[in-house]
Formats: sequence, structure tokens, C-alpha cells
Amino acid sequence: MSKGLPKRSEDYSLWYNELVKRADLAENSPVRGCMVIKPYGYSIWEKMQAELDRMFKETGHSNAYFPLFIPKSFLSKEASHVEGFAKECAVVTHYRLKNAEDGSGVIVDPEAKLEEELIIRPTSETVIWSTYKNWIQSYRDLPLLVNQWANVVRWEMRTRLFLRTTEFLWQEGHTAHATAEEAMSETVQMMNVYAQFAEEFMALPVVKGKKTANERFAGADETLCIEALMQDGKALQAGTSHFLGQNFAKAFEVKFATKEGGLEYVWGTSWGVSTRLMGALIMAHSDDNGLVLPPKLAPFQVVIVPIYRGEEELAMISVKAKEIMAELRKVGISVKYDDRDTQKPGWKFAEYEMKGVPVRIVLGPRDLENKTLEIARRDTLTKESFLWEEMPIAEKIEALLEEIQQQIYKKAFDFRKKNITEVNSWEEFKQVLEQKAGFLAAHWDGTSKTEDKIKELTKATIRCIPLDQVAEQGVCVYSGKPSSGRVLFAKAY
RNA sequence: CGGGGUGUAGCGUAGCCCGGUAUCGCGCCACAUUUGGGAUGUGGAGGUCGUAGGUUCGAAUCCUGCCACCCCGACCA
Repeated sequence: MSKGLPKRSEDYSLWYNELVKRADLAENSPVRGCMVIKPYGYSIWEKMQAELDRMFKETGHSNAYFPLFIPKSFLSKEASHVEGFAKECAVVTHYRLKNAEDGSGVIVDPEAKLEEELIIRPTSETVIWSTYKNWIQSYRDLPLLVNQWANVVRWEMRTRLFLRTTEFLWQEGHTAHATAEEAMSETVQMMNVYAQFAEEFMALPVVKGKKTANERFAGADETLCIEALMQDGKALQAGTSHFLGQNFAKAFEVKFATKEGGLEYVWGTSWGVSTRLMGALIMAHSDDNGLVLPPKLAPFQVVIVPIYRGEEELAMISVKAKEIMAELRKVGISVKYDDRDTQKPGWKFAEYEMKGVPVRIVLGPRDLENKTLEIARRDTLTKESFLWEEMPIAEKIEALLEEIQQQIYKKAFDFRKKNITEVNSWEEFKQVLEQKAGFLAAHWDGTSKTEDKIKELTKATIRCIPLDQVAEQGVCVYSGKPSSGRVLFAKAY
């Protein structure tokens, strides 16, 4: 591993790509657009999964698993849905290979062509709704609250590690309800769950909002989202929650007998977050020295590095180190003791900085003598000397981790605050977008036409209509037509 | 799919114009000295030069086809 990471200020994209590789999070695979998520990166994803899964279950959802393959005919049942996904579907056409006659390797056996092609799921609405048809007959079967952890494939033209990959991991919730109101409140609830997760665990402030018709999910009547701002001033959609109306119920004939004896289509929702959250996490907090992880998602929160010469000294230091570890673990703090003698301390320091371990404890002979520890925090890169007698070490570190978690959030929050700019004219819009980027709070006339035109001219899109939008009379920055509130524009990932 | 570019050791590269069996750095292995911010020395291992063909006594180098990847654009829930 060579030294130094590219600087964010010089080449943000290069910095991101290098960081992902150098922090051991992921690497490109032999298949274009796919990635290998390495153990360290995957363990962050597992932490995210664990928290989200807990939150889903606390709100009454259960996990299930649906198949990877979807019959081609299913995709065409919901018109706008197929239109949205058709261009990026991977298709399975055969089920067998055979040795080439000329010995050149294996070829697809032309005899083994499938009667009906199978689509590798780009999302599971269709296969799930076709199943729900059999599960739902009466109002007593509702609501149906199911989540699935899975992989999906979308054949994107241009990919980037975590942010947009051909195959990605995600969770997709699919619920069915008796009334529109109930489905809508589920949609809102899940958006709130995502926002809470982002802010509390990822230390990532998000804007909750509603998508415009242009940006809405294919097949949804309403799409709610959480939008985050990255350090380069671009927005990242971090999670979406869709109100599907009765669209999929109608497409797959899912009706239920009401209490009153009628027969009605059910109301649906779907919601998801993906490994893209990893990208958000990386870009939101990290610096030119590497990854910065919020303690609540770090694979290990504390690393202890011993300084020693010779076995004897190491043995003495290890006694104290293990004592500290035991105390930290007792209060639920995850610790790694790195006593490898294959790497030098300086190398380890740099390594754990690159990997974003929130707290580093250094323990050497000098400390044993003075009854001290060196405690360094990753987010500020500051060090302090800690006296053993000052207070119990677990208490000290517990408080420090909490402080780091809050500090990281605050830093991201302040950054976002500085980068939401109110603009009131087209000139100002273009100028701010060009020079400052970030979110632009501007009036918009509510038409897709204007939205398209602005996108064409500036590449900025409406990220969302914020839920906390204040009613305010104004005129559209582009068309000059009347508007009753500001929406957020940004260039997006 | 349009425009441009690149394929040489695990990674990054020199050599190509002007043909003679491959350079350097990192990493890797061994030993010694080191260990409080990416150690140093000595020795060593590792390459069908993307691929198929052609020209030639001889090809990483020249020619042709193919493949892969990267950048820009188009595309992107």
C-alpha cells in the first residue's frame, strides 16, 4: 500500500474511488459494473442491516424471500413499471452450457433455450404482487407487512463502486393495506424510519420530501424520499418510500373482501435502501486521510496498538491491554487489539486512520510507567494523554464515542446548512449552481416541462419538495409563473 | 451507440517512433538491525508483453482482425 490519498479538493471522484479501495471496502470484479465487497466493507453493511432490520421489526414487519428470477411476462403487467425498468434488465435465455466441438471452451447449448425468458429482478414488485394475490382474500389478511433482504440487478451504463453498481444489495419492503390512508401512513412511516436511521446511526442529516412526477418510481402514485448532501455539493438519494396506490393490485388482480361484504383492490407500498448508503456514509464524513466512520456503524470502535521491544515488554503491555479490552467489552464497546509484530506502529496508525476506526488507544512502556494511555480520535485527529486513575476507562471511551458520533453529525449538518442556498432568479440559479453547488431552494411552477428544461440546461434536478416546505408566494426561477413554495434543486449522483 | 484513449510481474510504469528476448518503483520472500507516526541494509522470487494471425533470420516494438477496460457524450428510481 503506497502512501497518501488523492486530495478531495483536487479530484473528488478519484479520492472517492481510491478511498473505497484503500480502506478495504470494495473492489471491482471481473464483471463490468459489479463489485466485490470486502470483509471490512461488508461488516459495515452488516451493521447497517442489523439496525434497519431491528427498526423494521419494531414497526411490525417480517422478513421473507422471493426468487431472483422473474418471468418476462410479469414485467409487462404494470405499464409504467416496465417502461421504467425495461432498458436495464438482464435476461436469462438458456439453462445449459456444453463443450464446443472445436475444443475452444464452453458454449451456450442452443438446445437449451427457455420457453419464456427469465428476468433477473431489478426490483421485486411484480413477483411479490403475483404471490400476494394468493395470500390476500379478506380484510383479515391485511395489512401484510413484508420485507426482503436481497440482491438486484440493473444494467446501468455507467457504474461507480457502491453508488451505482450493476448488482447491488438492498432491502425492499412490500406492504398491502385495506385503505389508501393506511398505505399512505405506512409510506410516511418508512420514510421516517430511514431518516431516523440516517441521522442517528450514519450521522447523516437528510431532507425528507416528496418526489416530483418526473422523479417518481415507475408504478408509484407518490414517492417519498430522503436526500443527503455530499461534500462535493452533489445530492444523493439515500432512500425512497413509495405509495403504489392500487396500481400493482390492479395489475395482478389482488382483491380482498371488505368487512362490509364488498370486493376491493388492496393498496400497496414499497420502500428500499441499498448498499448505496455505503457510498453516502463514505462521502459524507471522510477526509484526505481516509475514512471517517460514525462509532455506531464502525466494525470496531476502538483499536489498541501496543508499543514494545521484545517479547517480554509485549507480554507486560498485553496484560494491561487485555484488562482495558475486557472493561470496554463489558459496556458493549467493540475493540480490536492489534499486537501483530509484522507491522510497525506508525504503519498501523496510518492503516486505522485510512479505515476510519473512531478511537485509537496506544499503550507503551512509557505509559505503564506513568500509568497513562494515549487516546486519539479519528474525526479530529487529536490525541490526549489519559491517566488511569482519572476515571474508569470504559466510562471515558463511552463518552468519547458518543461525542464523536454527535460531532460528526454536527459537522455534516453545518455543512449542509451552509449549502442550502435560496435563489430567486435564473441568473442567480445558474451562478450558485456553478460556483457553490449544494441544494438550491427555488420557486418552481409545478410543471414537468420546466423541470425538464432546467435539467437540460443545467443538469440540476428537483431532488424533492421538502415536507417542511413553508407556504410562500413567489415566481418560478425559470418560467416566471406563480409558485407557492420552494423546492430543492441539485445536481445528483 | 458516437468521439477519444489504454492494455507490459499482485499494483503503478519505462521501452514502441528507429525490431535483437524487458526498465524502474511499490508490494512479496529470507536474514539482520529496528519498533511512541507509513523503518533500514543485504540477498532473493516473480513476466506466454490483452489475444489471434501476418511481415521478418528475429516482434513488447511494424501490419491486420478480435477482446477487454478507461475517459467524454448519450442513458440513469
